[in-house]
Amino acid sequence: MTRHVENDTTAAPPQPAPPAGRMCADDRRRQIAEVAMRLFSERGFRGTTTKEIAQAAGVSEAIIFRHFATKEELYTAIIDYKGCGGEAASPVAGRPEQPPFIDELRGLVADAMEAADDLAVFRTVAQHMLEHHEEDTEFLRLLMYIALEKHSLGQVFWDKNVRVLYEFLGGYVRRRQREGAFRDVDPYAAVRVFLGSVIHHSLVNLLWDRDPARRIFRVTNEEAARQFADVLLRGIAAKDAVGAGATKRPARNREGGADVKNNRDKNKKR
Amino acid sequence: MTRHVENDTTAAPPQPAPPAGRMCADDRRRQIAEVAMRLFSERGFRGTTTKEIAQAAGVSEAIIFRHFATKEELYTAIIDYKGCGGEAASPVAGRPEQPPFIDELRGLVADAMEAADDLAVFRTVAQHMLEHHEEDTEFLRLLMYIALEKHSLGQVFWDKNVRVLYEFLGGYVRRRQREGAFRDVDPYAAVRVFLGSVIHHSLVNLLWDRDPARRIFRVTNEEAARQFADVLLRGIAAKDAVGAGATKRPARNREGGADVKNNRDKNKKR
DNA sequence: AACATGTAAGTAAGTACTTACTTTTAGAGC
DNA sequence: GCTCTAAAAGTAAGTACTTACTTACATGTT
Repeated sequence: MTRHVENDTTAAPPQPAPPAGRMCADDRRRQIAEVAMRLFSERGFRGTTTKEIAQAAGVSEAIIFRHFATKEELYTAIIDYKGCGGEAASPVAGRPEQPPFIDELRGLVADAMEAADDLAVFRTVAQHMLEHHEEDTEFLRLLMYIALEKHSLGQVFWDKNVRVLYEFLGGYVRRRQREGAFRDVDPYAAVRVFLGSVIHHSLVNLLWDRDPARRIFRVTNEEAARQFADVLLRGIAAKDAVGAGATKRPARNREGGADVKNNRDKNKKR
Repeated sequence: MTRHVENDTTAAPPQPAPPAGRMCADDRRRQIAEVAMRLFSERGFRGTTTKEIAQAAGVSEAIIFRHFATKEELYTAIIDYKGCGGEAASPVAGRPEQPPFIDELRGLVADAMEAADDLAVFRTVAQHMLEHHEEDTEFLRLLMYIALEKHSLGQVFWDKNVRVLYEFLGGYVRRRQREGAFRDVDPYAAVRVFLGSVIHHSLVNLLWDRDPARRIFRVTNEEAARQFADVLLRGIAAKDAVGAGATKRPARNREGGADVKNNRDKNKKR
């Protein structure tokens, strides 16, 4: 297997074709998928031509069709790889699919949940999501195209990721209601308010209020996460539990806080 | 009129062409714009062909280009007409542009704002927005395409509609903070939580959780509006003002309530 | 007759995808 | 080391079809 130094292919749309040498099939397949992902996320499925993809990848059009039978298959492989995995249709060969985002989250907030540190739970989730969106803006854009174009894997993504996140957080809210910490609101209403804030925030910053200098609500991810969690928790807190923090262990919120920190560091690495 | 059997190409979506007779230019222009809007919102700018538009409008392709110089001009005219108005470029001839959504809202909540009936203010805004989104799903979809495709009028829409809505609600929050009714949070954080809930709710129902039977958070617009407003208001209420309703006039919420009612009736008509 | 509304049949430049062919490279046998 | 070779990686130049947009001409109403 000839492992090849990947030439830096991240620039303006049509790109002057880098001096790509020969690659082994797996590398080339992955490179095409990455380049295509960038273009698809920028201009949508229909707006991206196979010729453009070939140019951007520095190869001829024919080799795209050597690696992917159709443009649609290339598209689907990318989506599939990025967490809509339908198990079948191995995406970027060999690669065992990304670690599911939801599992990362579960791990991050497990301690805080056990400790019933509500603020840490929601802050951590919010911040982790915001950072994930910022790290992978391409995929966020792609997701919107997928939804608009009604690609069949859109439904899979929803069910495998967002729906389970709703159930995960909704379950926590329900538990805390049983424990008397939260008042009696529809748990999914609470989750919608929370995820609505977070996702809307990312989407606005990505799609509408793009210029950071002109932004109407200009905050760091950390600050935004704190505010969203704070408003939500006060909004659903039981009357007797006034503070926004945990009712049971107001001082010991180190676990949740540490998780947020870890997450921050992890952010730097990419 | 020689009706011709069009060779079967595109199949289902483009519609079997209605028996449109002769029209005066203005009517035709408007009809084309409406049909095109439907198709653009469904498949995006690049995904919609002028041939499809012509078929769906029941005319030949050439007359589209008699009324609109280019496909892009047709697209822009539609967007412009739907509230991104840049004054110039008369959209659908003669027609004086839709009444700005934000002004409708201002009128609807004016009384409730004066009465400082917070719940009525936010409930009315939420419900009116949710209903507007439901009535005009085509435009919501189109907006997402506009944002993704980075159409220049997207910025105009943001500034003329969403931005002013943020400022409008943010201003109200600030005022209520001064009055001691709301605690000291960033007003735009509060608005983001609120509009995030509302817009995310519409977007989810439109794009992701489309099947009403499977929906994860299944409520009427009225109920959703109530819940979002409720969580937000408790979330930002000052400590001493415990209840979610107005601090000053807890009983007299008739004004805001009446507005919500009127709005509801309007919903039924579609 | 005049003029606006309409059309059938183009055109040139794409579009996804193929074909027929050349180059590179791993690795066996010497 | 060296050649030889089979398979894989690559390409140039197509194919059949679609695209936005045009042209030359027809029809209906005043």
